[in-house]
This record gives sequence, structure tokens and C-alpha cells, in this order.
Amino acid sequence: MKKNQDFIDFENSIGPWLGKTIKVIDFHLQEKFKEQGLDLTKEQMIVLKKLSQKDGVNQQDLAILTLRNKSSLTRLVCKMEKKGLLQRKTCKIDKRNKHLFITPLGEETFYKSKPIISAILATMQKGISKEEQKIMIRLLQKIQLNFNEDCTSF
Amino acid sequence: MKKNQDFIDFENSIGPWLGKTIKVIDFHLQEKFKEQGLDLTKEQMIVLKKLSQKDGVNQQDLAILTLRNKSSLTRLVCKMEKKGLLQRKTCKIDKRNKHLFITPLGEETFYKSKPIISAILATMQKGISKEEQKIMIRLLQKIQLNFNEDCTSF
DNA sequence: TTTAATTAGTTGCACGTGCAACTAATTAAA
DNA sequence: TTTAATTAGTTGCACGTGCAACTAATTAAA
Repeated sequence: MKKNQDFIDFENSIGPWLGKTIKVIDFHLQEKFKEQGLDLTKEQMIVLKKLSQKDGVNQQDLAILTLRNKSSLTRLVCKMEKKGLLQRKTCKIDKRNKHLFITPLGEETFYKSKPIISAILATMQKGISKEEQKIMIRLLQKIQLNFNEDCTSF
Repeated sequence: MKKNQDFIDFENSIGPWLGKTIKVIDFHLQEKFKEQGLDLTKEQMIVLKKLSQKDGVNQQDLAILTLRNKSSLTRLVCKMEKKGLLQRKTCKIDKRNKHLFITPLGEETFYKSKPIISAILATMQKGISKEEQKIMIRLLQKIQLNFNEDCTSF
């Protein structure tokens, strides 16, 4: 017979540990950006990274790429445009689309952020073997797949 | 000789995968809460969980427990108090402290959220062995330790 | 070809976040 | 015991988030 509170022990399962870990990492990342005088958030950095890989992408596609609601993306790139990190251009062929282009300032900012990211990753990986890193990534991918299977809408 | 772009390959390192995974999980959790008609956020759920373990904790301690800035916590518990999920009581001995107590509605809400959390965790863990889960948790703990060592302020 | 459906992006709303500067209460130091 | 330092919590500001309802543009269907 099962007791009422007999659910999965979520204190010691992966979920909460993932949440806590990401908080610690994000906190550190923001702290380092500030220390180095970089006026940049993690989210803005990720957008710059995507643009440096795929310059000219439109907002809809970038929203999907960054697992983000398109309304969130609108506001994020608005702020980045005001800061001069990127430029938005309405597509002449299909005026619904807005293409995003990284500016020289955006490129410079992204360039400056790289060593900080590298340092964070190095700190993270201290004492964790290449093999363990691979296992971890494989398991994280597995978790994502589990949810995608569970919900076709994603 | 190293090239300019010769930093750690952060596309395929743990960091971004952690970020993406947590996004997928959070999205799913919020979706399930909504589906079940539970007017509750992940953050509020975690506060209820902590209170059900340590009822009467003050805001400062709860902020530390939940890895959260105390100003964020103030606002979070304010909203929860308005919703009737908890009650704040100023400590009579030390009037600076505010102790938080879960209400019957809070308990009921937390109780309703449990099977949803369990289901999410079950989905997550599908196809991942107990052994792999242990490895994952150990590695996540290691990452957190790495950052705590790196920065005594945390 | 007019009409309906789809698509990209925006806005209002409510929520969650950290920092810095603040108040009020308490404790330690002169 | 008055004065200074510390501590718990709050508020303004700027940022990031998703949902629902919207506009404008484009494409598909009648």
C-alpha cells in the first residue's frame, strides 16, 4: 500500500539539481560581465553568438533557435538595437519579416565576452573528465528528447 | 600558435546544454500546471516545498535556501501572501524578522502540484538509469562546488 | 478576384530577477 | 549611554519571460 507522500523524491532527483546549478552559473556569468565592465546580459550574449553564426536571421527563426517566445525576442532585440549591438531591417521581398544584423559594436562586444565565457566554462569543468562531460551532454540531450516526445507541440 | 577564435568550443560544452535543458523543463512544468488548472509558478511551488519542510522560516533564510536575492524573495512572497498561499508574521522578539507560514490553501495547492512534479520527473528520467542519474547529480554538485570555490562571496 | 487563413512581429498584462539605496530594528563599540 | 555598525526587509529601476489579443502582410481557397 502506498502512502500519500509516496511520490518520487524530488529533493534528490535531477530536476532540482539542474535548477540550482544553472542559477549558480548564471549568477557567476553576470558577475564576471560586470567585473569586466561589459554591459551585457547572458541572453544578449546568446543572441550575439547566434547572429555571428547566422547573420541576417529573422526574428521568428531566432526565437525558435533560442527557445524563446517571439514576443520576448521582440523586446530583447529592441533593447539590443537601442544599445547599438544589432540592426533590424524589414525584408523588402516579404515586409512581414525583420532581419537582424550584428553591428561592429555587437561584434566587438561579443569578442570581448568570449574570454569570459571560456573562463566560466573552464571553472565549470574543473575536475570533470572529458568522458564525464560527454556523458553529461548525452544525458541532457536525452532529457530534452524525452520532453519533445512527450509533447509534439514543442 | 593559437588563433583568435581558439577559445573553448562553447557550442558543444556543458553550459549551453544545461541552459537549453532547463528551459525545456520549465516550459513543460508551467504548461502542465496550467493544464491542471493550477494557478502556480515554479518559483511559488519551490517556496511552498521549502515551507512544508521548514514552516516559519524568515525571509532572509528562505532567500538563501532558494538561492535568491532577498528583494526578489520579498516580491515573491508578497504575491503569494495576496493569493493566500502563505502568511507573514513579524517576529515579536526581533521585529526585523518576518516569519513565513504556509496556509491550508498553500498546503492544498502544494499537494495538488506533487503528482505534476512527479510526472515531469518521470518524463525526464525515462531511459536514464539510476546509475546515470547518480552520476549526473554528482557532476552537477561538482560544478556548483567549482563555482563556490572560485568565489568566496557565494 | 474577393474572401479566408496563415504568418511575422508588436503590445498589454502579470510574473520573476538582481543591484543599489533606503528604513527600521538590533547589537557592538566608544 | 550615546554612537556606530550590522542586520532584515522594502522600493525604484532596468532587465527578461510567456500568454493572449492585436496589426499588417502574404498566401490559399472559394
